[in-house]
Amino acid sequence: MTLSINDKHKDFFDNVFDVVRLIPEGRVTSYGAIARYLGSAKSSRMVGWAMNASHRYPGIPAHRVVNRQGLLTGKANFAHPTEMEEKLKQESVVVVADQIINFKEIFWDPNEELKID
DNA sequence: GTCTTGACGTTTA
DNA sequence: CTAAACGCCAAGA
Repeated sequence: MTLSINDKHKDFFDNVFDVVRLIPEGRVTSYGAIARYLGSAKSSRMVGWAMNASHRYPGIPAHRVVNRQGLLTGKANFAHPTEMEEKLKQESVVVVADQIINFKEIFWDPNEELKID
């Protein structure tokens, strides 16, 4: 097998990608929320690392994932530093100085929206 | 093999 | 209020 990125990880990373893909337009979530939903509440760092790898995959709105403060901490990791902010603005997300103003309003928590009942 | 760094978050001082 | 340490785990040097 000459696979490079697709066979190394496929548990945590793949789960992260799956959740991120489910984030509705105009909504955002946090690394910690995703980590918690996956059962690893303290592995929020890995979510961020997974997002870094997510650039190799299509259809993953990494711009909808921010930190707990609603701050666009990962904008520098995008192809263009302004890409994250611009994409959010296109979805009616109010961003000022890399900070989502209405973060609390548009926050999408997988633990609430995707809860298993 | 070890050590450092990191798209984070919580706790403690 | 701010600052620092810890936990967690993967990747790069």
